[in-house]
Amino acid sequence: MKKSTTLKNIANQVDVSVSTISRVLNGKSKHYRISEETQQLILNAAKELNYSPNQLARGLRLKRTNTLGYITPDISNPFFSNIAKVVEKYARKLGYSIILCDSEENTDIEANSIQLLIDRKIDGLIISPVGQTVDHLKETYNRNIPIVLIDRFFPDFDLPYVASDNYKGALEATSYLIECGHTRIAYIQGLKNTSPNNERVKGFKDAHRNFGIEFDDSLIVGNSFGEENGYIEMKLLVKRNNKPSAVFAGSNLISLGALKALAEENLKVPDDISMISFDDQPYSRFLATPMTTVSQQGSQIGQLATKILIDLIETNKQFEPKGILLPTTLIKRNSVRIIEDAEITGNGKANSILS
Amino acid sequence: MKKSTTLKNIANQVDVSVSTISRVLNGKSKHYRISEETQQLILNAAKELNYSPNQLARGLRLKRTNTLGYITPDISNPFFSNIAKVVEKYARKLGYSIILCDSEENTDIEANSIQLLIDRKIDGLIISPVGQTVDHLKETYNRNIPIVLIDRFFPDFDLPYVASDNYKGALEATSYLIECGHTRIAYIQGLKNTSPNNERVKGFKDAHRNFGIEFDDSLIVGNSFGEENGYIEMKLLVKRNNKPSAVFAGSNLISLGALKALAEENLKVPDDISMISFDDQPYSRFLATPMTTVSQQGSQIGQLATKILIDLIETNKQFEPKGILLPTTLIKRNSVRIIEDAEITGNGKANSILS
DNA sequence: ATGAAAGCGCTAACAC
DNA sequence: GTGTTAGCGCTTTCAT
Repeated sequence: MKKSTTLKNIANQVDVSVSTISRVLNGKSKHYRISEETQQLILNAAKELNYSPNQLARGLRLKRTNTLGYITPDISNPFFSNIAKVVEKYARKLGYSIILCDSEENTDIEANSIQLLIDRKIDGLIISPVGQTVDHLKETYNRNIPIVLIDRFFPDFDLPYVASDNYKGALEATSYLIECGHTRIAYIQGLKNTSPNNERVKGFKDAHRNFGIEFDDSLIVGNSFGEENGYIEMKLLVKRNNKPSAVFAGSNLISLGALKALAEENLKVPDDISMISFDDQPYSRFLATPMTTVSQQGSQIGQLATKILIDLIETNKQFEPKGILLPTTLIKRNSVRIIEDAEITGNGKANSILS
Repeated sequence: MKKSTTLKNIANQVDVSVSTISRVLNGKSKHYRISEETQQLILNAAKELNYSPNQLARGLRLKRTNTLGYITPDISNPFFSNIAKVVEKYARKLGYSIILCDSEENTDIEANSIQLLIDRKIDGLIISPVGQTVDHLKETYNRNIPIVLIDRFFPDFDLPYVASDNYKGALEATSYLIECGHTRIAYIQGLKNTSPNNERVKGFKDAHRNFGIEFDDSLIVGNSFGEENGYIEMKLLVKRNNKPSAVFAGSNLISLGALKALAEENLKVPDDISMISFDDQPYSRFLATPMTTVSQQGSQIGQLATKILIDLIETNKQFEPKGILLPTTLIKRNSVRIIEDAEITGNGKANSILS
């Protein structure tokens, strides 16, 4: 078994001290006016011995690891795995590695992960928090570890975040549904008391209000961004007496579950029921009924967050408390039935595109 | 800013040496017969000061970091993000963290990532290698860092791996196509010279051979597991003079790209062309034409690989060279047209299920 | 039953 | 221009 080369090994070969070697290898040759000759000797020996520094020792000494934590509630959700991809890529380009933690939408796991990352001395944290409580996040804050939130944030705790403008997204989508003549619309929500969910519910309600449509609180159902939730709630919705004519699914996974329920009940979109879903996915346009969706800019969100975090780290500011909201896009396809006698008011102010 | 508590801090508060504290906190109290009293003192102080060990220092000393590397060619591909999820989860349960690296199907990035992970002193590596060359993987091997391959392996270099039985999967799927009366079948392959691709192409060819069907080498096209490849190749395929009646897509992303091409050309599945795809996805059954797919056991692959790796680490074996092949399942849906005058021979030996 | 000291591999302050 | 030394926070051998 080959052991790693250390500075000491090089020092033995070339006859200089480890400090000089460290200096040369860290590009400080001119600053210390190290002779061309020793420089070459050292560089050659390092290459020959295939030296590369032990990052544990370096981190311990420097208090800097070039490592970021990324905590996500569900890495298998394409919305988050897309973000993970750009976070990793962008971080890598700037010299950082990523420790990945999946919180499974569980605050306890999330809190443990944060502690674990602190113990591993990450330089910064990117997190899509479960989002229902914030206390455990303050631990990084207390320790001066910069943090940037993705997707979910806390209105009453000032941490930098990058997210979609979920309020507008939901407002626009719901308005579109209403313009198409729907007045009895259900919303299958994600995890309650998280910012995206709160914002979306708010947009959903405000759209009704704008159009002067009363709505039934019992039509806001569910409590998870997962597929199961979509399945269960759709099952229940279609069995109601006064069933909705349209359903707004709060995430891509929810709509998948909802589709499964509809298949079982032999109900067709949009003839039997209209649908619209948050999160556009590559497959959305190829579904049996191409799905009208609210598209989020996942890649931009991830890249921006990473950029902000690394800036924070490298400028030694803990943070500039600011939130960034990226616009969503309503992509109209065929999953919403236009109810004939609807008065299309054109009040939806939708920046929609077709695809 | 709150600084982390160290053993020294505790030592100052309780009046004992750091060694004793380390012993107590590592559960070695009985072995060193440390008095109940000091034990309690130490435990209380540790809790009070909210101590948790610096893993950099610990790792440096112990030569053990409880950290695994996971290198994947594309974390945004649901096949891999599903694997990442179970790898992370299972590793976490056993006390390990994951450093995530995305190689972007690029051997140079992969090689850099491996070096980076070695420098970070990972205890073991799980990797879905790009797979075309193996040399840079030997570096972990040389350093006695256990490694387990996922999805792709090297027939001529003995590293443990967990993968699907891609040969049988492709054989079964192609046989099914042939049984349905197709004789002119294209295969849009993934990255050439990778084990899954080699195996699938072999299965594809052998199916033809088994049925005594000659086939046209020019019908094996493409060279990437990505969406773009599926798009481009399908575009070209349908414009050929003697175009295939069925297309076998080598991955979920390839089939998505192929679907895009067909949409542009206004061609319908299966009326104009039949399709079958590797990788079942939750949306596969909800597509305009529910897609017949070869389903892989992603979660099992990930969990098995993680278990094997951690066993290797904890038993100090470098590895037991063995490969595990998990069966695939052909899920028949509606994307394959049954050509009327086909003689269904039933020779496919398919363990297929319906969904 | 506990402490002192060495050392993991690195960098930087302080020599000269 | 380069070496010596200290120290990051931890575990462990060797003392007592």
